[in-house]
Amino acid sequence: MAPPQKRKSQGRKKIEIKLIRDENARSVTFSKRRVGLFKKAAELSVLCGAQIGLIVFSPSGKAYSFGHPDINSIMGRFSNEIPMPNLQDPAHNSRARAALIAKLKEACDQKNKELENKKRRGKELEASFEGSVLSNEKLSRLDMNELQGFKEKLEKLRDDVLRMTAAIMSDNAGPSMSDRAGPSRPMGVDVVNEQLISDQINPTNVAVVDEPSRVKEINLANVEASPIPADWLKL
Amino acid sequence: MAPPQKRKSQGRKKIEIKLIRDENARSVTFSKRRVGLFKKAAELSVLCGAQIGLIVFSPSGKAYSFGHPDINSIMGRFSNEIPMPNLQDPAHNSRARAALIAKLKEACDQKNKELENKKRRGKELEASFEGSVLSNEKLSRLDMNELQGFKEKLEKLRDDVLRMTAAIMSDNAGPSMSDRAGPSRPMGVDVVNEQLISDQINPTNVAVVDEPSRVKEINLANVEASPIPADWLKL
DNA sequence: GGCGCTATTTATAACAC
DNA sequence: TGTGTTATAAATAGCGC
Repeated sequence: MAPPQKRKSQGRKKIEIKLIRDENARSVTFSKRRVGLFKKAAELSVLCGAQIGLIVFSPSGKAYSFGHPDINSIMGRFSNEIPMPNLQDPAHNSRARAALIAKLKEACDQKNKELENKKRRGKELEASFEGSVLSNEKLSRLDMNELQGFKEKLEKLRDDVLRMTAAIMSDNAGPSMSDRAGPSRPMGVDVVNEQLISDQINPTNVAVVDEPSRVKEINLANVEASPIPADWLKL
Repeated sequence: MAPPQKRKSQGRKKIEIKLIRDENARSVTFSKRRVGLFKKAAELSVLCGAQIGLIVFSPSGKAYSFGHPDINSIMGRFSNEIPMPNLQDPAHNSRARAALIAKLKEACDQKNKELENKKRRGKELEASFEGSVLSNEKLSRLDMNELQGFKEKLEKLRDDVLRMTAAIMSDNAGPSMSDRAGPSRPMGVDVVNEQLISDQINPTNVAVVDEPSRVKEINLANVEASPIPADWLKL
């Protein structure tokens, strides 16, 4: 028997989720976990076709971001989430509306591009379908997937529109989407959801807007009743 | 020897990172991985004191977010380059806006219904496709047409929204032909974008806001045709 | 849509380059 | 900070309730 060779490492050990004191170890962990986090985000977006925006600032100030389809559109979409009613700020109403509308157009434009691409691809598919004999089960199924995704894209567009519409409506009802000035805290709105994580965290109740606006069937009632705290959008 | 008891599950299996076809499995995976992702994000922010912003839109349109210290500051810090079109802050014509919105809502509602039907039919098609051997050329082509029409419907929706948006825009940007008054002109605003939806409208030169932010062709011809209860929006 | 269970697959803490 | 290795902690796919 060969002598038990020395372990090169003790392997992974359990750690507490709290700020890592050792600065060096901290940056190492940051690097590794950052990669892992982005990977997870990417996987989720692919597996479920979800739109994701992720921004990470390293302790040293460097910024990393991930976005699907792209970070900006995600952020734009996020900012467009329905502002909850019960916020007063008539002064910003118009400007807010303008901002909202600008974003709406932006979103539409982008969706339009995506649609254009899909359309093209769809035609190509159709064409190749016309001109070839490879219309066997396999290919057909493939087309179905393409189209399914396409359909989902479109449904997303619809949802976006509904969302935006709702936003305009609630804007109409009172609130405003203030300008995107700084990370300042707006006015004395209820800070119900002032979710902070500070230095120790309880993953269970952390900054997780869990049941955000869901405007289906363009039911305006839902918009009003949406559980979003709204202050997180700095109105 | 006891007989090998039945495994309650085969345990985890490796999966490819690609859109999960089965809608049900997809949403299950989404839920699980979403939680995992947020947890990882929270851990990273705590372990390394990093600022993190994470936004996830579920395939069904729900939004979830996580932020440390808070999503707003992260976004604010990150999006200092996203310019906002600067529009004036005029008095707005709420009545006109209400009309537009009502119209918009109406359109969305209808489109929504149509889409719902399409969706249902799409599923039926998919189902029969899965379960039968008739996945032949004909059927595939049918799907294509279905979706093509579907897409056009949506593009129309989009255009409608653009139109409406433009209307609101001009309302916003200028002389909000105050309510039912007369051809009054609040201030010396550019009359180019003059437009109104209230009592009478001139479809030809209306709501053409084509500079501030490339709004395609606008035709408000049918915008004002809506009666709207005017109070369902509590203006 | 969430919760629990189990068998595996992944992610990684600790170390070394 | 990026890489690579090892042993172990976590996450999670497939299923059931």
